[in-house]
Amino acid sequence: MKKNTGPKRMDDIARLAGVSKPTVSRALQDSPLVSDETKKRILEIARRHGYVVNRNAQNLRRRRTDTIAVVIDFPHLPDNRLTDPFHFELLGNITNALAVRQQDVLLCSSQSAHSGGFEHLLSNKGVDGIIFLGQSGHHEEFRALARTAVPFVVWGAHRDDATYCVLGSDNPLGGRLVAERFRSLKRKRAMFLGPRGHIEIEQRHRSFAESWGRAFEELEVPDLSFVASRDAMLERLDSGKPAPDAVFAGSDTMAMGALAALRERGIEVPADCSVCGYDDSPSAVHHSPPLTTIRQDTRMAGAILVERLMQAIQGTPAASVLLPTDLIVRAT
Amino acid sequence: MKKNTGPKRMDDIARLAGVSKPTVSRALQDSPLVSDETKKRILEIARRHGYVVNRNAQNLRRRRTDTIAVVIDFPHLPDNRLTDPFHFELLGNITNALAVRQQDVLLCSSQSAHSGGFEHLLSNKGVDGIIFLGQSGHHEEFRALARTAVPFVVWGAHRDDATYCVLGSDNPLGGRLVAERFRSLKRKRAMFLGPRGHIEIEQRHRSFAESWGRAFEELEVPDLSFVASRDAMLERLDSGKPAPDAVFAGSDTMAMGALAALRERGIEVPADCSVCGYDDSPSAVHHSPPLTTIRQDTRMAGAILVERLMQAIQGTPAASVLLPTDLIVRAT
DNA sequence: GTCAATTTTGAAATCGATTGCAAAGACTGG
DNA sequence: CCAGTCTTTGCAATCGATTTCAAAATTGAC
Repeated sequence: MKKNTGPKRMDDIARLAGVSKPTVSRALQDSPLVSDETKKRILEIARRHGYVVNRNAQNLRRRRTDTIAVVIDFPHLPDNRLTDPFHFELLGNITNALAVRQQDVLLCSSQSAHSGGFEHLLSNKGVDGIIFLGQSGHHEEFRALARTAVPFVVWGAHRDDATYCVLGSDNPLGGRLVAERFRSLKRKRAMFLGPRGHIEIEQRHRSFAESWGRAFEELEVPDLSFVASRDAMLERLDSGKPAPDAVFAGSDTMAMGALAALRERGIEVPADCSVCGYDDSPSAVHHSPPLTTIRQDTRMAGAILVERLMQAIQGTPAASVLLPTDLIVRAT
Repeated sequence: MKKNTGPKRMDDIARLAGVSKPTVSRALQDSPLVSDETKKRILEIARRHGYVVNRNAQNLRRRRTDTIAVVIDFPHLPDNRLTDPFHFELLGNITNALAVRQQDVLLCSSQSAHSGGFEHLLSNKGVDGIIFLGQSGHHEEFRALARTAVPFVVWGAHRDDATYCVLGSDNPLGGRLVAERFRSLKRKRAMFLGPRGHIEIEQRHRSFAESWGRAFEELEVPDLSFVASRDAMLERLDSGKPAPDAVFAGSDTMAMGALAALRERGIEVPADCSVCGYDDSPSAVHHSPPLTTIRQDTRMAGAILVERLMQAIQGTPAASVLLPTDLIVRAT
C-alpha cells in the first residue's frame, strides 16, 4: 500500500470523482469536451481538496510556462546592482503589465542569465521569453540572438542596425530639448555629465552637442550613482575653472548628485546655474528643489515591451518603437 | 524519419557521445559514477552543441526547482504597487543573496499569489519556498501556513504570537530612539505621521508614545506615499493650530513628503521643527537636506531572510530574528 | 427499431529529464 | 584461472500533467 503524503495529484482527484485523469484535466481547463455536470462535480471536488495542478508537470507537457525572464544588466551601476529608481520603476511597470496577462516574472541577474549564453536561457530557466533591461555591451549578442527562435525584447537605445525589437525613449529628442532650453535661458557655459560607454546616455550627449552647436564641457563619471556624480562635480568646482551655468546630467540620480555639489559650493540653482536631469524618476518630483528633467514614460514602456514580447512569442516579429519624451520644467 | 527541430535533448547528446541517456545526465551533474574520460568527452560534446538541460523536465523529476517566490504585498502603497525605494532596496538585496545560492527569483504580486491560497503556491507556481515582503493583513494566514509543510519566511513586524519565521527591524527600539532624540532637542509639540493598520508602523508609533510619555499629535495619512503625506501635512499646517516642532514619520518617503509641506509653509527645518524618518532608504542621504532617520539594514535583512528560508527548505524550522536599528542623525 | 451523427469518456503515448537496480567490465588476490 | 570486489554503464520506472485517438454513450432521424 502506498501512503499518499504530499499534495494530491490529478489521479487522486480523478479517483474521488469517479472519472479518469484526462477528464479531470479537461474539466480544470474548462474544456467544452466535458459535460457541464461532470465539470461542476470535478471542480467542486478539486476545490474541496485544495488541489492545484503541478506547474512543473504542466510546463513540461505543454512546452510553455507562462513565465518571462527579466534580465537586468547595468554595468554602469555601482556594484553592477539594480539601484536606480528609474529602473525599479520600469521593472514595476513591466511586472504589472505581465501580471495582467497572467504571466509570471523570473528575475535574473545578467550574470546568472549569461552563463551559457542568452540563446539557452529559455530551456535553462524554463521561460517563454525574455525582456532585457539595459542593452549596454550586448548589441552584437542581441543581433545574433535575433537570428534564433528565442522571443525577446530589449529596453535600450534605438539604433539603425538593431535587427531585434528594441524599445527606448527618443534620446536624440531629449538631448535637443535640453539644448533648446539652455539656449532660451541664455546660458553660456554648458556642461554634460555622464559616464562613457552607456549607449543611451551617449545618444543624449551627442544630440545635445549637435543641437547646442558650440563648445561645452564634458564631465565624465565612473558610474550612474549619486555619489560618483557629486564627487566628480565637487572636484570640478574646486579646480579653479569658472563654474558651469548649465548642467545636463544623463539621469536624474546624477543630476541630484550634481545639485548636491553645487549647493555645497554655494552655487545657486537655478539663479547661477540651471540643472536638467533625465528620466523623470519618482524622486525627481520629490526632490527639493524639484528637478527639471526629461520624462520617460515607464508605464507605457512596460506595457509596450510586454505587448511586443507577447507578439514575438506568438510568432509575429515585433518592430522597434521609439517612445516620445517631454521636457518637464520644474525648479532647476 | 523524425526531423530534429528545436533544441537538442539529452538523448541526442547521448547518441552523439555513444553512451546512454543516464550517463549523460550523470556526467552533467559531475557524478563520480562516470569515469573522468567519458565525462570529459560528454561535456565537450554538450558544449559544442550548446546543450543545456531542460529546466522544466529537471524540475519535475527532481521535485525541486531552485526557485523562490518573492511575494510583494503592500496594501498601504498607492495602487497597491511596489513603489517605495526601501522595498526596492530590500528586493534587490534578497535577489542578490539568492543569486549567490544559485536560486532564481519568481516575482509575484500578492494578488496572483493569493488566488488559491498561499499553501498551494509551491505547486501552483513551481517554487521551493516563499519570501513574503509585507505581512500586513496576513498574520493569521501565516500562522495557518506555518502548520503546513510550506517553507516560508516573512519580512514584517515581530510579534509574540508569530509561529512562523518573521524578520524585521526592532521597531520598538526605533520608536524609542526617536523619542529620546526629540526629548534631548527639547521639543514640545511632537507629531507622529503615518497610516493606520500598518503593523510595523504601529509598533514604531506605540513605542514612541510610551517612551515620549506625554501628549503628542497623530496625523493619519491614507497610504505610504510622498504625496499623501505632503497633502495631509499641508492641510494640517493650514488649520490654524500651532505647527509641530518635531515630526516622526513612519517612513522616509513620508518624512520627505512632510518636509516638502513644512518648507512650502516657510517652516525652517531643523531650526523650527525636527523631522525624523524611518528606513534610511537610499534617497534619505541624497535628499536635501539629508534626512535624519532610523536605519534598517536591508543588506543584512536580505541575507538573513534567504539563509533562514534555505534552512526551512532543508527541514530545519527557523527562528524569528529582530534586526538592530540605529538612529542616523543628519540635517533634519 | 436501426443506423448515422454527435457528445463524452478513457487508454495510452508523450513531454525530457533523474534514479534504483541489475549487469557488464576491470582488477585483485590466492 | 576463477571467485570476489569495485568501477562503469544502461534498462526501465518515474515525476505529474496534456493530448491524440478510438471507443462508448447518447441523441436524432426516418
